[in-house]
Amino acid sequence: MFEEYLNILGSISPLSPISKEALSEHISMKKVPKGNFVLKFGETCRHIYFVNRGFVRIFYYKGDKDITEWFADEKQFFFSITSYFQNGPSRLIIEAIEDCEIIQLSKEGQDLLRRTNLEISNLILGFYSRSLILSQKRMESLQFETASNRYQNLIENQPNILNKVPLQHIASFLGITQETLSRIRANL
Amino acid sequence: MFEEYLNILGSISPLSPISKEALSEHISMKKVPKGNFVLKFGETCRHIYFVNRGFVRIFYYKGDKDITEWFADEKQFFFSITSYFQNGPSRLIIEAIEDCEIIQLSKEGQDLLRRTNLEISNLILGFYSRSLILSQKRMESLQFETASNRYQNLIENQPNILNKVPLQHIASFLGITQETLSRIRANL
DNA sequence: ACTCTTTTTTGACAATTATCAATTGTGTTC
DNA sequence: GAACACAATTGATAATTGTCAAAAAAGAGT
Repeated sequence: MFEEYLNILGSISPLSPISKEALSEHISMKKVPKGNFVLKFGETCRHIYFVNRGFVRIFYYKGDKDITEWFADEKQFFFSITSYFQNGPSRLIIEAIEDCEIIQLSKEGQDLLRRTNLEISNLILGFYSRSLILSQKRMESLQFETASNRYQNLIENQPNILNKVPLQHIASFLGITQETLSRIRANL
Repeated sequence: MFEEYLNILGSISPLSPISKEALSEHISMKKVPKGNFVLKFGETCRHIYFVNRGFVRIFYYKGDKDITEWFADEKQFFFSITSYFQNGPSRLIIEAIEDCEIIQLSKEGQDLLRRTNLEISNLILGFYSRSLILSQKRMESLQFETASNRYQNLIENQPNILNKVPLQHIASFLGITQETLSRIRANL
């Protein structure tokens, strides 16, 4: 059922069939239609999510403005870091931009397994390492680069994103207003 | 020798005497006099560091400007995330602001131990979780809050920092110029 | 206390980006 | 294809912050 997914986990850190079996108990799939939420405002994030099919946007409200924090494309992992680790309500909202199939690995399951299973402990370790690097890179990009450079990097790395989300979401992801983005695009 | 340090590690995730013993093999201490570097530009970060005594500043050069990324006070951990995980040269520089005693846990040692020792795997897991939360909080603070708020939070949380580092380092840490910080301080 | 160096503040100006309002463009539905 | 809603652009202006230069303040060393 989750073979491909388990293989991707195994590519992060090696997993025996037994470990995969154990993990399976704590994996589930949910379909989220376009426009609906994978995680609502105020819910606690109790899973690490994976986009098996579709595309999601992670955002928060700052006053009445909606600020995009991240996009997750097919075959990518995502979660609300603060809510997940602190077991508190999430101010991040995760929205399905397209019809999605989300595979989720429960935190409860992880915590149970990692205490007794070395492979799984190392898997989660690998997963957190990757998240740390991503988090760091995003911060560096926000501090180092100009909005214009960030925009160009984005469309280089994810050219299809322009067809998936309106420019205002891209603007807030880049940390600028949509008007500024519009002017950047006009002067490229 | 490293009892206090090992106890702090144990408070992140429980460690048996055997695990502590195993870790000891890979722990060392170095004294770094004020003004010297814990990690130089271009060196690879092969340890997780801990300030046993003293105070360090982590910064990078952006053109000819020196931008502070983080301060680590006594009993805090720190490392150069990107260099550490990617085994590449660090563009972050770690400077001893005061005479320092740094306790360092080698990455090599960790990688060796975590493959066979569940407690140590879980220790590193706990350590990375904490780093992820810190990294996330820093990003949120840079995006959510005004420079003025960030300044006020900083002096609330670390009032002694004003006596330790010049305002220009605090300014770059807050993401503003020293002139702007000066004006913020004038209008408080 | 004086000199020298570094840090901090202040002022004038420039550059960047945000804000507000209006217009144009795009796509969807009946 | 007309009407509507939503998205994107453009223009004018305001606000914020950066830059450069100079002055004032603070520290270190003799």
